[in-house]
Amino acid sequence: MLRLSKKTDYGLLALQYLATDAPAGGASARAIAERYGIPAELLAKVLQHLARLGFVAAQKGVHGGYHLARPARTISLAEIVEAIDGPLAITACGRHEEPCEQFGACTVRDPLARIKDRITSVLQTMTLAELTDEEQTIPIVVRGRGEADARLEAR
Amino acid sequence: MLRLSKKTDYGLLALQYLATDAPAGGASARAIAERYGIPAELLAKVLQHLARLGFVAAQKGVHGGYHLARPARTISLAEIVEAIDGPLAITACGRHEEPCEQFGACTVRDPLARIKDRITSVLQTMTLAELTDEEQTIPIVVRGRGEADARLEAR
DNA sequence: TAATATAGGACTAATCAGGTCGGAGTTGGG
DNA sequence: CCCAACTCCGACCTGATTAGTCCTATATTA
Repeated sequence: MLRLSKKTDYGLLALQYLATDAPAGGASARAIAERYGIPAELLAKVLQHLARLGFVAAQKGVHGGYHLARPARTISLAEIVEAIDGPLAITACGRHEEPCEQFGACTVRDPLARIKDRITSVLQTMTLAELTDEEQTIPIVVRGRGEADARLEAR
Repeated sequence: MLRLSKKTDYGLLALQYLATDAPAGGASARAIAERYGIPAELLAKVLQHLARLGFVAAQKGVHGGYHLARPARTISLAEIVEAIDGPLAITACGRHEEPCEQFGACTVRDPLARIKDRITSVLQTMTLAELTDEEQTIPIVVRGRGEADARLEAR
């Protein structure tokens, strides 16, 4: 269904919280989890993973917790999604490796790759900082051919 | 991982084939499956589903098979994906139903909904007919703010 | 030293995609 | 007219992926 995993959802929530609402010293995984009503131990894992990859910095001990290790406006959603869910791909057959077995006859590979690129660029263009902004005035302009356009404009 | 299911892959292949390469009278599920080296019975199921939804028409019997029931240029990829994979949603919490339980505190819902809309519009803009076209000159123009843009342009 | 925090592995449970099986309808040859 | 081949049809099963839990180790502070 073209869905992000829940881990990614949780990761986005936590990062967005750390980027805006969190107290200066950061926040513990447990505190964030309680704030949003999500499983603490699962969020902890996600944050550990994000810490290993350099998105957040961890502080052990009694008043420890996590805080952002990079400015929110330098972190794209694509990075976050890839960090948690792995490299984002629309189709099962990854671009180069796994030559898709008998799919030498595959006639939709290239068009789908283009679709993937466009979706990727949507995610690359939005940063963690923008995730909170109310005023989202970014229009999407896509020029296509065929009758589907008319349907799109009619909405 | 933001992935389409294999069913959708198979469905796209089959529809694209029916739209362009198939003989006039249509083609059987088995024939298409052999053409692309995919499980015949699985593709059959996908085609059955597409038949119920009016994308293709089925003809039983000895020289039966499927043929497109609508012009290829009136079928958007979004329609196909939704038909097979279900309503496309980025997050687990569907827009209106399932108020996300304790996610009244969810601060990323609206931004993610916008992301979803953009991805949806990418899929809505491309039709089955365009899936085959070689000359794909559709540029994507997205204006954003913040430093992520610079990174994007640098590619 | 006791309490609290992250680190990280192993384990279980649930969900879903992928694949399979038998049945029902349609056509065409004998 | 009837049988056999071919096709669609719909329910079932299974295995992989995901979500979530548990336990232990390590570090830090009061």
